[in-house]
Amino acid sequence: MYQDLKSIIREHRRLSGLSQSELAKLAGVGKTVIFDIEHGKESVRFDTLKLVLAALNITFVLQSPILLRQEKNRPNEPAP
Amino acid sequence: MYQDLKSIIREHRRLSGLSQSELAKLAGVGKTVIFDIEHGKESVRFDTLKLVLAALNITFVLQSPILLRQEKNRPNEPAP
DNA sequence: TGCTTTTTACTGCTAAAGCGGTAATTATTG
DNA sequence: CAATAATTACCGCTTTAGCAGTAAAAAGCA
Repeated sequence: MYQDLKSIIREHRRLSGLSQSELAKLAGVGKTVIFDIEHGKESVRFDTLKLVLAALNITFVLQSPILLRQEKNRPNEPAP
Repeated sequence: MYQDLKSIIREHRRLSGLSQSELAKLAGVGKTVIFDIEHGKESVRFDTLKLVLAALNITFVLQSPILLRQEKNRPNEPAP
C-alpha cells in the first residue's frame, strides 16, 4: 500500500464524482463509515471496507511467498 | 485475492508451525480473532487483520487504474 | 490403554463499529 | 449580498468485535 487508506478512498470518491452519502449508498454501508475512513479510522470492519473498495473499483490483493508459489503451480488457462 | 481469508490464514499459520494462540500473541491480538477468522468471519476489524497478516508475512495491496497511473508517474529511485 | 500436554472451541463481558437523524459547513444561484 | 441546496460533520443508540477465562477435543507418550 503506497498511500494511506483515507487518501485513497477520498481521492477515488472525488474522482468518481460521488459525495460521501452517495458512495455509502452505492456500497451499501452507512455514510458514517465513509466519513470515518476518510478521517483516518482504520478500525473499520474488513467486510465493510471491502464493500467500499468494490464500489470504487479498487481490488484488494494479498501477497506472500507461499501464495506466489501456489499461483505459479496453477497457471492461467491458455487463451482460446 | 484467490482463496478466501480463512484458508490463507490457516495455511500460513500451519506452515509457520504456529498454534492459534502463538500466532495471536505474535500478532498482538486475542486468540479469538484467529479462531474467528479461520472459521470464516470476515467482519474482523481491518487494523486487527493487518496485524495478523503482518505476523504471517503477508502483504496486502490495493489496486486500481488510478493507483496504477500514480505509480507510473512516480517511478522507483535509481539504484545507487 | 490411561494420563498429560497441547491445541482448538466456546462463553460472557466490555468497548467501540456502524447506523440514521440532525447540525454545521460549504457551494450554488438569483 | 441573501437564500437555497448540497455536502460534510457530529450525536446517541444498538449491535457486535475482541478480550480473557474455561471447556472440549486432539495429540503425544508411558
